[in-house]
Amino acid sequence: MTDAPRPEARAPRGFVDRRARDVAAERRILADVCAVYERYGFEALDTGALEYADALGKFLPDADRPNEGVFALQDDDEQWMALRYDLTAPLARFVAQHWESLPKPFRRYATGTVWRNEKPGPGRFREFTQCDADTVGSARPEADAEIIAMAAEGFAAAGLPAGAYSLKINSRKLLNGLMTRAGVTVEGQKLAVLRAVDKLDRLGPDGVRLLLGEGRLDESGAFTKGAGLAAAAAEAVLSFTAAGGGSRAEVLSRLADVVGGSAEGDEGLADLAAIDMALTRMGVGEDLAMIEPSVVRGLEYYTGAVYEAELNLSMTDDAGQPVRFGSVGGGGRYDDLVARFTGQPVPATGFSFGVSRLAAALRAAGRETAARARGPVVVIAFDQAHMGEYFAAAAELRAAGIAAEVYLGSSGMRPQMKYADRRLSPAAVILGGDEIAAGLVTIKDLDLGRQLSSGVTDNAAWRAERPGQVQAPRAQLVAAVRAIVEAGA
RNA sequence: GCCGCCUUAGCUCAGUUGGUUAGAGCGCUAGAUUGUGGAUCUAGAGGUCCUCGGUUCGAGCCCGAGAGGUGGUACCA
Repeated sequence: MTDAPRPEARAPRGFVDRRARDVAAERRILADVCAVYERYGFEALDTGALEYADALGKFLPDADRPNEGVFALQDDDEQWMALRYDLTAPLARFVAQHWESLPKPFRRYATGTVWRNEKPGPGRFREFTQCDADTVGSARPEADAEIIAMAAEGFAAAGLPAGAYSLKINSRKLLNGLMTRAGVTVEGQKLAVLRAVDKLDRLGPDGVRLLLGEGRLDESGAFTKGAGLAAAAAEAVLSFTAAGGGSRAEVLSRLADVVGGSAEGDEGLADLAAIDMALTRMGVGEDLAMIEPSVVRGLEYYTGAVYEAELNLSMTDDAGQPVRFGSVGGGGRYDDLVARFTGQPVPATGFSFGVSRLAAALRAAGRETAARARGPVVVIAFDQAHMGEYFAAAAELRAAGIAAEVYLGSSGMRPQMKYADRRLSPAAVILGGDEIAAGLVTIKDLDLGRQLSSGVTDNAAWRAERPGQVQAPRAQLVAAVRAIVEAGA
């Protein structure tokens, strides 16, 4: 060894390691959600993890700093590339690139890892998995309704019980109509109003009122500058956000009183009415998908309907503190994204599942189906001279569809049993010299032993008893192991 | 980005007014038990006391700066 400083064994912040149990849970969610997407007639599309930065560029938070928000690197030819931060921007690029040859409307789904170079927080990572479905090339509100219905079905397929989640729908056009109504014309002020409206569920009407006016001082001591609206304008905004609750038709009727009459407001109302009709005919209930005027979503590219999925589960963390899960999915209509490449306006709408967050939510809610990852049957490496016997036994088990492995360490029998225990193995196969000479095999049922061990206090007795241990003719290895594995499954 | 708190073994943490070789519990590796998981006992491995600078005869401890972590907040395509 040299004197070079040893590296610290740690994952970069915001990146998590997942073990078998979590991997299995996420895979299952992905498979179930993708099956729903395919049933709705969406085709799979996979694109690379890197895109040229200019293909992502316009909607970065700050176009002057290409490394902010995304992980970027420079290629040999000095072009900037960046890891994708979502699956929508790559879709827009793909559609623009292959527009001539695609069936239109183009319906595609995609799953994959995305990366965001920002400060991680509770339930917020710099690398996570998304699962998207989008329809490109249809301006019909029914395209939005279909996406919403499919999202609702996707959550059910992932294992969320009815009532545990809801989809909240709004329209950017309504929000724009609201701006007209409240007399907000300056662009910066519009953004401030939208951000304030978006916080209704967390801060309540009073907190939003402060943000619409001068600003708000939060409990950490940080001050958020407000939108600077006059009192009357602020109340108009608040009456808009208060219009939620009840059936979709009821909310629409209330909203018509606030934003009806402005061109954009009327357009938004018509869109949402069409979505409501389609949802109703597809059997999506009022308690599952509702119109919620305070939903805003991101500020950059949405142009029409927006949707957000929220969890209604209440849960606590290890310390007993209530856990707040952010949205577990969302989407909306983005009619200008493809036009960046082609100059031609192409309407599009889509939804994205936050798979990692959904898996965490299911785990916290105790609804995880892949409760634990069982280990393989362990063939004990008893004697160097008989290694061939062990590999032959493992091969027989594998051929019969039973996960099996030969212990590959050099420890004695006791550590090997500990190893099998820790792997949650269903059984250990013991082929010592005695067994081989007698044409037998000893099989230890580890699940049964785990149960019996709780009643034993004396180690000598525990060892003498050899709980859960059976002998069988060597020729019946597979049948005997199968009986034990299936009993424990 | 802004505000607060924190940083000593793999984990959770002690560490006296600044004093010699920095500790505990858990975990890990093994032995007791020559072929058996739990419990018990025993032994062992494991440390740039976050980093740099300063004060001091002497710093894990005091001072300054920085880094990292964490919790809010901002932002969240």
